[in-house]
Amino acid sequence: MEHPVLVWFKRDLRITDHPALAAAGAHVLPVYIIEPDYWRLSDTSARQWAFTREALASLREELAALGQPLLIRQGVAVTELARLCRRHKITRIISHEETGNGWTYARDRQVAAWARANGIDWQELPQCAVVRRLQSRDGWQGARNRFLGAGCAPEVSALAPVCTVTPTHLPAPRALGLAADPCPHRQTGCHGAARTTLASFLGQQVEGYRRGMSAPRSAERACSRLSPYLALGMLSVREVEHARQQARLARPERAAPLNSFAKRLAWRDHFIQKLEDEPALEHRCLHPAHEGLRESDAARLAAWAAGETGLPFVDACMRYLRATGWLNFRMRAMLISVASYHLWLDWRETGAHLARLFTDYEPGIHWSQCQMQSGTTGINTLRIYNPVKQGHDQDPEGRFIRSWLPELRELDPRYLHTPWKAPAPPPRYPAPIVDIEAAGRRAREVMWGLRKAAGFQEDAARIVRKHASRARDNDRSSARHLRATRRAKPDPAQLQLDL
DNA sequence: AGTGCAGTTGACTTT
DNA sequence: TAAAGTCAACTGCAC
Repeated sequence: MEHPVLVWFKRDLRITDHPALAAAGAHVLPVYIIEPDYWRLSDTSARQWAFTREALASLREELAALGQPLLIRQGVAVTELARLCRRHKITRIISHEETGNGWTYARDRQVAAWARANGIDWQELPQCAVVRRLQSRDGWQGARNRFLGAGCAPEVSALAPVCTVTPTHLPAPRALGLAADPCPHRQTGCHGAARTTLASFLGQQVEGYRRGMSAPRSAERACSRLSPYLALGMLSVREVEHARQQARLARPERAAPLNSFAKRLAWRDHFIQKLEDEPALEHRCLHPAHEGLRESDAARLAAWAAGETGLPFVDACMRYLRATGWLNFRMRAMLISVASYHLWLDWRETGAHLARLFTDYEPGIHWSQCQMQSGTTGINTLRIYNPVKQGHDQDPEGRFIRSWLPELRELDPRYLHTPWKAPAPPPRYPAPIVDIEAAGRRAREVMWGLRKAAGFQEDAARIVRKHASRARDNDRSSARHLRATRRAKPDPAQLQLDL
């Protein structure tokens, strides 16, 4: 019998539009390795594993239906791969190109070294538009369009049985040493749910997309809610994009919100590309002048992380996130902004906390966003959110606050956003741990002062060349950086979005 | 009906 | 995907 090809599943837990599976032929040994060391990292959590576990059970069924169930192993990737290759006389492994955190990057290099030394052909295929070893951001958008336009990977309709698999019980979070992490409203990690979520979003739901995405209450239903499925590769960006194009053809009157969604899908790849190009993004400030700026403050960090800052809208968002594993984009930005500017905390600490709370943790997007919303990229204009103003704008009647902060339910509605101003402040709710106005002013002074320091703009210009989108000009501040380096007014069409 | 003025609104700039 | 500041135009109102 022909030697099987090992398809190593990582964050591509699906059978549709799966380049590795499509390239492997009929004799496939599909493998997933549960790596306990990964689940001990500071950016992973029980809720992520619980979601992944559901996805694995679901993938196992889908592969079984094709003829060869998923083989699930637990241990160190290189050890388990070596063992499987020996046992099944495998000389070829295919997987997707993963842009993960520093740990998975190091693990992949270890696997690559082992494969080279042992005559194993390990091939990694892209599953999204992120380009490995990208030379320049120029032309990136065109490359993305070509990737999406190429069509989905051919459907795999049957696999030859390679070995029998006794469906083993997938470890509970505790068995992997994960701390208890209750998340009662977490999304479900099965492929049925992924497909239902996609179909319902691209239907009538999308009509409320732009109107409803900003406020946390409406966002829950207005946003696509595809993020956890995309993060684990239960859906590919390409199949989502194709489904979107179909939806647009079928209902041209929905073109506007569907196009708006397409932009956000593109941002996904754009941000992940940043981490692919600069893995240090996870650990170091993109602009070096911000290193060592923020301070460690255990009490502030704990209050922020628990949703007990005394700022109602901030606390409501944090508690909602803890309970659901998800929060809309704008409110994520506000949580980071308050942590980084008003509380003056380091994005690495707050970012790890948020990463653990997100069921949809996607390292490239997450760390890019943490740095952007903390002002440490040096190339984006500062966005210092005022949490009280955001509360008034996004939750004018305080319904979101009230539903997530039971301590404030009895409070006079006029004071829901500023309980410290109430004649009788609520007894079980903390006083604000910072003076928003004074802290915001201080943060603005420090951050803008830094930008005027010698050498800052030169570093910023270098970062723009490496990382900035060439999509279109939308940001005067980064336009200024470009102008400064080119000494000429640039063609507006060639400038970049500040993403 | 015209004038002066405080307060508001919106566009644009600065941080 | 920000917010505050600035300035000019505009509005409502008293006289």
